[in-house]
Amino acid sequence: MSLPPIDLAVFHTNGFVRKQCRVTDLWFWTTDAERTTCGDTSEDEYTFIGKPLIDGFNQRGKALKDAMRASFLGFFEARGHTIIEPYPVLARWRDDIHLTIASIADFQPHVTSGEVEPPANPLAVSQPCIRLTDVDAVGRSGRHLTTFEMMAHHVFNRPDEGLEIYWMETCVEHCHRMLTETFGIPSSEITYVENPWCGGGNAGAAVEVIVGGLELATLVFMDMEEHPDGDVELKGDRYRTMPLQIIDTGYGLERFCWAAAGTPTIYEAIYPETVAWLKDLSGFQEVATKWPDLDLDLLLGEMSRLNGIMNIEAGVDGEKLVSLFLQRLEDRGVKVSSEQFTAITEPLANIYAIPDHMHALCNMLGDGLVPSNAKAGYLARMLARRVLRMRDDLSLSVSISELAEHHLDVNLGGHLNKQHRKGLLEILNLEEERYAEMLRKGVQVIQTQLKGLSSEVETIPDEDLFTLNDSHGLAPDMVIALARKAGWSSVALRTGFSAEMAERHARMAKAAAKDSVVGSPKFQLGEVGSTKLAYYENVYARELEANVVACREAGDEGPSEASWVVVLDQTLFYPEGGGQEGDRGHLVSGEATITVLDTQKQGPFVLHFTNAPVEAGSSVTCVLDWHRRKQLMDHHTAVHIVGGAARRLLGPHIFQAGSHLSEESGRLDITHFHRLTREDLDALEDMANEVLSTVSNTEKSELNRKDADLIHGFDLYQGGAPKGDTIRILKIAEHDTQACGGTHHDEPGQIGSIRVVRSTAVQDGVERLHIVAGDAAMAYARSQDELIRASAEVFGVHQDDLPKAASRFFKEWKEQRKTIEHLESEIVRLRTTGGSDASTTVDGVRMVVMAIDGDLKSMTTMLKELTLDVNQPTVAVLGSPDGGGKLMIGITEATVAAERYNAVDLLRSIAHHIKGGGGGRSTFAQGGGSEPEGLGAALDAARSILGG
RNA sequence: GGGCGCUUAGCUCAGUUGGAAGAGCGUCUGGUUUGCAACCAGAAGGCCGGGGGUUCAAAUCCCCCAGCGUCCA
Repeated sequence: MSLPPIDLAVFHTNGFVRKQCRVTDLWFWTTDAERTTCGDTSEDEYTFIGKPLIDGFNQRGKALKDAMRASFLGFFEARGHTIIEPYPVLARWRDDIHLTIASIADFQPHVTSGEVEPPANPLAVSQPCIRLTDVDAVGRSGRHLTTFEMMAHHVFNRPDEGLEIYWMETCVEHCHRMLTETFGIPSSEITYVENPWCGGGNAGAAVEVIVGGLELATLVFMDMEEHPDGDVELKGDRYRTMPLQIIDTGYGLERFCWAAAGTPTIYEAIYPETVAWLKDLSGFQEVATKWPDLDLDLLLGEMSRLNGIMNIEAGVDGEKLVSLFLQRLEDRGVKVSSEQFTAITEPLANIYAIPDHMHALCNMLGDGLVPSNAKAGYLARMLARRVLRMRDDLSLSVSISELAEHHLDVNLGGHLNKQHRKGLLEILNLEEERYAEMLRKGVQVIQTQLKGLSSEVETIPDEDLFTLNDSHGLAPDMVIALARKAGWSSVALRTGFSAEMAERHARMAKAAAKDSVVGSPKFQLGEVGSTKLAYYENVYARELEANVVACREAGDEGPSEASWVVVLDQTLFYPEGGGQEGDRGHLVSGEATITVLDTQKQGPFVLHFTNAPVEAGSSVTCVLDWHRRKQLMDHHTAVHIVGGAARRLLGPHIFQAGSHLSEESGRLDITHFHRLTREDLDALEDMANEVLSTVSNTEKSELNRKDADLIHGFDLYQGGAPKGDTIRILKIAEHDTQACGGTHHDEPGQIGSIRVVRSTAVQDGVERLHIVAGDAAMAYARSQDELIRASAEVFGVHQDDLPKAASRFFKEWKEQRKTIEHLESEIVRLRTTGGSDASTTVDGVRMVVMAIDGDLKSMTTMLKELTLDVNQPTVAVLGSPDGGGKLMIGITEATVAAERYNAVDLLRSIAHHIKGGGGGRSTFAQGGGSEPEGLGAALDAARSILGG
């Protein structure tokens, strides 16, 4: 079955009637008896352009957004909603998405699954979001944005527990009253469209709120989850009702602003100063006055109305769209040529897109993101490069950091969440340098790639364009521009190529998604309760009595030496997790001692992988491998301390990108935009060791997730998004606070000392710190000393003289190698010029057949000497027992010798004597074999063929 | 996370079907010039990223690893 009609009292009391749209077939509610479309179709133009539908907002830009947001939040606060602070645009609490794409993303997956309490209920928020899926349409469609604020009111109902705050009726009533009373929108301009929503495994009824042809909001009533036995079917999947019933709304702040401003595009409503500034900088007015006959205002006005009904999405073919636009404009009495249209809309699209992209970029970097060539960092780089390209297309003489400064001051009120202004500008300057570098290399790459192509060609082969784009970052239109400059003056981009490339990328992405389906086998342990994690109570306990709950064969799980798995009612063994390796040790039962080879966590159990079984129900003593545990704790706590130092010394963008703690060393990956120098590492090391001596205690606590977020923010989740409602927190004074389930020292001083050994690059934007602490630091220092001692001994010098000695020896070694080469060539010269007994002359051609001792290199040098002189035509055959036997034949080029003899044929006819083959040019052939004993026979054969 | 490309002299990069490691710039020496970001002659400077394989022979072909770059999730 499908969903029932959404038939609410609020519709009837306000004079709405239910109709079916003749274009989309969707059911909708309207007060307009004449209306036959739902409002959001290809026949519904924007009605608010030049005639604002929302009264009382005369501001523009940031002030307009601020006022609009305050009105929205105020409305819901007055109706019992708690206003919460927006979340970061980087979704650090989630591992499935990089960016916050909707307000509901704040509460996924923990709150929406029912595992974690919402921060307030009901609540209202204005959540900055970033969506990059439509990035190509930004600036062109008049309405698309990569970054926007989703204003929302959320309700989390649990009807099975008697918690029902409100549902459809109240929700729609709130919405309607706000639109009509707070914003003064006439009822006749509003349509409510019934359009069920599904996504991410959930679904529910939904109402789209259309005002003046623009979708201003969506109200989703999410009360179903995907299930094969569900009795509701939506878009091919089956759903059933779930216990948690959520109201998920989304009101587009920028669209409200647009409807209040009535500007030709949304960009003029929210970024007016920037649009004006860029128009000025780019000399846009000059373009406009180029054709005095053209009524620019009329054109732009008609265009923005058309934008409302033309479906401009990513991937739409550019040329087709232009011709369609021209046709529609002509229908409306606006005569414009394709050339004029492009000359006006292209720069305008860039002028509109730049502030949008800068807004997304500032928000992302402001949250501490570091640009990179992978993951979330790549998204920032992509935006930065788009801005730089648009800037170049517009011939603007501003740097991206100047654009950022303008944006920060004008559109963000100077506010960044985490990153400092200086850090933001430095990052962007680096990105601009990288971009310039890419372009510089691009010129070279294009020349190499197109070398075989005639300068007359009109198109570049598709494959070359794909390669240049995918491997070298050169977009097709850039390639064309650069190729024209480089001499291929008549090349142009083939019609439809860009669309084809997008299609090809989509296919590749689809294929990749198909391959990444994985499943891992899991233990079946049945219902045996859970393991109490006694190591949290006292991290220094080394022994503990416990009862054996279960004991099974290990099968394929765990280390290969482990044959059994033991589950205890409580344990001291820390299971592998959070980058920290599992504990090891022994289980003692009476006389018997078995070895714990590894420990892992599975659900509520700790699995002890052992070399022998123990009887279920018996009691055992856990005996920890204490040295290992101490070392793991040293490294783990040290990693937190070094991470905190990095954040304080290098900046707020430092975030943990991964870590690994073993007995021997610790490894910490941090996000940073520069390679680290030894001086940086020394500073980290100094600060880390200072913490050891100045901070007496670490604070460990457990917090409810909701409170943890509230008190500490999202920097807590350095180690990734934790699961569950309860979060363990480790706080090292004011130095570092993180959610971490590892084992840590109570007193930092117990670590002894910390060394940051070196740093390596993991990927662009991620730096790996190698750390040793405690006894491992001592062991490391000793091994370093030993390296130096042993090396000094080899040279026979004092340790202090080691660098000097090494460089001297290396220099001498190179010099001597050179000398040997010279001497060798001297020997060759002597042997070949002395009128050797190995040479005879046949009809004016000198025949040299010689056996020598030497490698390939000296043979070739010798051959070169022999056959260089055109006044002495020579056929030279050299043989050496080197390797499996080598033969080499040279013939003086451009002489009678070369006319009469072929080196390759000659070689082939004698090479079989050493069981080999060979080849080369007709005047120079070389070969080898596997039987050096046959060398004499081969040379004899050569003599007889040559008649020498 | 996936695809693709790159790694050769101090720097920027060529290197064709596997067969003698190259160019330009820079450096050094000598010459020339009132002078040089000029010209002429010459020289030095290379584990062709690392490891394995195929082959008589690998900078070149195949596999693995690393780093860099790039496009897409």
